Amino acid sequence: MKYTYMDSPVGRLLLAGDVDSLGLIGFPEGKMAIQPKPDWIESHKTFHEAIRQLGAYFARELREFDLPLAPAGTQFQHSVWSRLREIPYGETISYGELAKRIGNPKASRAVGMANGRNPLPIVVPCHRVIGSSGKLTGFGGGLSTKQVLLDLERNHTLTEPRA
Amino acid sequence: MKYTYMDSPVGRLLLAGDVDSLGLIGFPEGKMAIQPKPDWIESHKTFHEAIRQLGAYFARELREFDLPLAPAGTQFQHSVWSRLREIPYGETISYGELAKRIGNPKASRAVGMANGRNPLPIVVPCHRVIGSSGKLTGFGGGLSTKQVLLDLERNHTLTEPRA
DNA sequence: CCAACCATGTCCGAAAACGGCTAGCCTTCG
DNA sequence: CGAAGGCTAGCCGTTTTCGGACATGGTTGG
Repeated sequence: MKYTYMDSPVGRLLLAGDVDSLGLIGFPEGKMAIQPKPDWIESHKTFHEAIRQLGAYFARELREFDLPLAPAGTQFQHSVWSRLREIPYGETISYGELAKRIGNPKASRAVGMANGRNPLPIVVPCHRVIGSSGKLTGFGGGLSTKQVLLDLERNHTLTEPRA
Repeated sequence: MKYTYMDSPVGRLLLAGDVDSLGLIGFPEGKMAIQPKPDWIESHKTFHEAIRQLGAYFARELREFDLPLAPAGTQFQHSVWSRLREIPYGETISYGELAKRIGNPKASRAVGMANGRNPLPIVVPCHRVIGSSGKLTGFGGGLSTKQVLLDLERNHTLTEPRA
């Protein structure tokens, strides 16, 4: 398991993964801080491409990530995360709607939980899911971060609606 | 066989032994009450030094006993009691861990039994052994007594950590 | 010699608690 | 009226907790 750090508008990010696929993006600061395990080894260049794309995303020059991902989770979680990636840039849906899309309409709450366990925030856009009432309800890196990401994408859409 | 009594924070104690070595410490009150046999003879001054050290222990002025001991038991029991005395003041280990230390990893339960037969509680610190889950499981003088002893030692450690 | 004690520890399955929810119902306030 | 906010009762996968069933080894009593 290799890891490195990168800076971003939403604070320092921890990237980690095996071989050539990304397995974890974490917020090392704040309440739900995630730290690298002692046996992980630092390797900046392994994540060169990931860092490039994340940088471009924050610079509003990239709307869809194209990276090898390897998140670890249960079958249910994988189905959720998989559908997550199909939510278009700048759009938001509710937990209930996402539950419908995975063919389990009543599992909105379980979807929320799976969302919370998303190991790859930002790249797997769990921030695009909000409460059915339109309220932001939770985010690993803090609600403010979630808001920043949504604003980022919303403004982008307004600024260059046809890209 | 000579004997005498002394008072302590955990109730009256019965001390008994041969010649000049301590062979038994008992709690004459409570559930598992131990009484002197009819043919024993009372002798206070025989246990002068033992009483002094026990008093110092309860006063938190002594952490390790230095007394001639003569507990009676099987070979296995002796090996257990011997290891017991190597547990540092203020520390606790599990029955399983103690079993490992005597080179018989799977004999945790037998260790518990040997522990229960310890003729010299307090001086041979059987109270420093607890369940692997961290729960206090048993003590001849009552669980509350075991708790008092552990608190005594724990507080001592906190108060004068470098003695 | 055998069987029955225990101041244990580990494992496994069942049950309950826990969330990044939500639709329905009621109250309140404009 | 109508809309917004509060409260409640279901709903679902995951995690944690709890309880009971073994395995285990020395001692004791027949």
